[in-house]
Amino acid sequence: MLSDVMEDYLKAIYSLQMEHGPPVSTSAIAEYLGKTPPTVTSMVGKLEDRGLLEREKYKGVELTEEGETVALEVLRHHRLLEAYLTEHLDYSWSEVHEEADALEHHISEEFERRVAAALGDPEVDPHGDPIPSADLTPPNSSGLSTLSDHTVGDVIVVCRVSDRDPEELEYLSEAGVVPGTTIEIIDVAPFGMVTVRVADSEREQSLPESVARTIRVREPDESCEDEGVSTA
Amino acid sequence: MLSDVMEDYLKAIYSLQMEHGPPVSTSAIAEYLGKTPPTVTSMVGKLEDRGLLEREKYKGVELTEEGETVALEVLRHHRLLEAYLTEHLDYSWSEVHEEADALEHHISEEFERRVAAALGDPEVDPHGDPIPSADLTPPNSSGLSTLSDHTVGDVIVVCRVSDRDPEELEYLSEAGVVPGTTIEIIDVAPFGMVTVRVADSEREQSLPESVARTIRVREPDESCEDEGVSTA
DNA sequence: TATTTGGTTTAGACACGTCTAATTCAACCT
DNA sequence: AGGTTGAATTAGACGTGTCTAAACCAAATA
Repeated sequence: MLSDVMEDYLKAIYSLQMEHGPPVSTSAIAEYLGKTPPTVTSMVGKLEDRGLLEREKYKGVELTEEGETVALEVLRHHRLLEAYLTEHLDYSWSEVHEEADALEHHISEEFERRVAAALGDPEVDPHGDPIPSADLTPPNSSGLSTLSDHTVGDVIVVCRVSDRDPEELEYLSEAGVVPGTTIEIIDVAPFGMVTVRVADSEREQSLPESVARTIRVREPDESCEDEGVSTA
Repeated sequence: MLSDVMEDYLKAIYSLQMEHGPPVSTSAIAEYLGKTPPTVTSMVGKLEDRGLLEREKYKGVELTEEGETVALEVLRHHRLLEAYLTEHLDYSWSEVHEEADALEHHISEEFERRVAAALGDPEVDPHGDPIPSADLTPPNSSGLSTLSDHTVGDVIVVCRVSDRDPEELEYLSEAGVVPGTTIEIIDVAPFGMVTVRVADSEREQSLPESVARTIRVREPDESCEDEGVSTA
């Protein structure tokens, strides 16, 4: 049986692998999880012993297929919970992450099935992140561009935002920058600061490059799987 | 911050206190939680240090007000979850206990509020157990009699069954002995074996004394708070 | 090539929750 | 009252996950 902590490591490594590809460094994991590097080295050793990842000393780490499957299972739990909480328990977009983090390790397979059924087997969570399917095959990491790939005058639709930082999420939520909204890029200042106009509202919002980089967008005529669950 | 484990001890002690009153012995706690007595002694020491219970060496243990409040908080979580799972996620009566045990330590206050709201602030869970109110004042341990207090010919209504043993629960569920059903006592055999007829169905069921003792009942004309959430 | 530097790992410690084996206590029974 | 007995506690150990401090490696620099 894997501990909650091990599951957290696998999830973290999976995310980091998605973002920057393998190998994933000790310090990156430490940073992501708020642990010290020696702690990570030690844990990574145990995960390697269990065949959940491969490690090259002083280089980094890469999940095995088995490790990836575990990560996807946890991720599925997490995103189903996020979707359920917004759909059925009236949570707002920016509140769900913490709750899902706490619950994701403790739900049964039965619970997972029933929640998925209650939601009609959704494909994305409220932030637009794809929900791994029940068979835990790796979701195709869609070729969506990011907001910072675009330039002044572009009109695009938000598909997906990062759920990592609650404050950032709160800010985007306020700003109306949520999956499904159409935005126009008004200005790109030095250091990548992007100013956008949100369709329908007259409002303009400026976003630092660090945020713009995490917002996935599409052309207005394309479609990304789905548009995320609606929310208050 | 209290650990999950500590919460489990407090919940266990609370239950044992309800059943047999204080003081609660080391071995009773050990038995209830499936731990060894030395483990319990050690944990009980820590709980005492935190002011959650009072201990008299070689005698036993009794929760302080603070300890009881914690226990009630966990119990509230547990029973709200049980109610929610049967009401909104289609769980059956006998399946909810384990799931609630796993989740009860990990839900936020916010989650508790929203679940309670979604259920309309119920007063009992699907087994008929009273749900502690949000202010965590001790629920009045109602003066319900048990099935084994009654005798042949008595016609009574089931209010509450124990949720401790999944098999027992499954059996009672099959038998139709659930909160709200009216039963008539047909026979009381030696060793307290009780045979009852379930109203509406022609079926007769025999229950060992150990089970009969845990079933709370009322006279048909009285009312106990509520009758538990309906279920499949 | 030698050195510096920054990230990684090893070494060693600690808190937690658990166990088994040994001891101690208290209550009961001659 | 003295001895027996069963429960409770102490003693000591272990696994897990974490830390700090020290040693180490490898990549970039001079």
